[in-house]
Amino acid sequence: MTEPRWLDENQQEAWHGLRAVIFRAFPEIERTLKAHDLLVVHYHIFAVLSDAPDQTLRLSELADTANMSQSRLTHRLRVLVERGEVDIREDPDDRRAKNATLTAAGRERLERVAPLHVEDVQQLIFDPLTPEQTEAFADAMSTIADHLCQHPEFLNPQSY
Amino acid sequence: MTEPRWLDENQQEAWHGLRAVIFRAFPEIERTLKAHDLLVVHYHIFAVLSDAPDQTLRLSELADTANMSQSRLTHRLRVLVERGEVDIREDPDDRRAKNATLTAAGRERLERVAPLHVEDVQQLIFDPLTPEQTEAFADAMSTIADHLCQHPEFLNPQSY
DNA sequence: GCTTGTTGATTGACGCGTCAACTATTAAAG
DNA sequence: CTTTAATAGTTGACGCGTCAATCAACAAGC
Repeated sequence: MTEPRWLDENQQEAWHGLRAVIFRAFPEIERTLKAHDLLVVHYHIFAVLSDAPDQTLRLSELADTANMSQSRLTHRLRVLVERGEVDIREDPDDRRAKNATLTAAGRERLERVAPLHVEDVQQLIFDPLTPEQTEAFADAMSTIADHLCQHPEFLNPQSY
Repeated sequence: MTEPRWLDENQQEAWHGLRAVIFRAFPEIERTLKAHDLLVVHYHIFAVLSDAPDQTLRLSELADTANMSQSRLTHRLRVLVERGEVDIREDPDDRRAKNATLTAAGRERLERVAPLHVEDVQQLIFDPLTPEQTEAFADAMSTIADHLCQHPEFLNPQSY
């Protein structure tokens, strides 16, 4: 067995910071949304649907775009459908598939919480950064994200 | 009410990428550890203790350093203590406090899984980045992390 | 030396996410 | 055609994390 690829100093610093963001900032963001009866997952569902043509997306694409597993999507979607904030219809072309649509009520809720949510993100993530740092940060993150999305099997480990 | 501070293009890119990392890379990292009967939380407990003088830390400091709430620490520590990988002793100076120590068995387990863990981190996070990107990434992340750690109440929302 | 408040840690209930198993539909192989 | 595999989505059990409530020990105010 070959020598492990230990993290160098920069990598350690980055990894350490990333863990702080994940374990400190993210839960804080969740709390704000929970106070308005939403999970982050719900918010992402809203946000993705709201950007989709006709506010509609096939469930599997929705799950992928919102970075969650299909079963997680099914579970979380239940509440939103019950509340009438998302509509689900079977696809006429492929009878295995279903399409989710953001309803007017869903859009209203999104617009109501979005300002609070972005304010959290600004305060917790971006406020301490200079514009140059933000740009470099965006560059690195999107590079990593692109790389991750080339391995969609991560989201549904069932398949590998 | 004033206009929300919407995310600009760079911020959106960064935030989008960050979500991908949190929802794709992190669960994948957890899977590797779970295959060895550890949660990421457990691993962090090990890692932090292993860097502490005498491999020992007061529980509240351990929780803070490892970015978790005290109750979460208590819950996760149970298994490690049962397995004899962490030792807990009452502090003689302050009888409210307790100290956690990494045992030989705990250190062994850490050394066994550490190579697998860092390989995951390298593949999922750092492999696609150039050294310059990594440096900028580290800079941004540590700035954010420093800022977050100035608000320790985030970890224990009980207190505010 | 009481009272009040704060700090350190634990507990149990509850809700969420993961995983494996499952049904149904479509596509590919032979 | 029939068989087999792959795709789309759902379900329920189980384990983890959050939160509020709790207890014990120390600190401060008077």
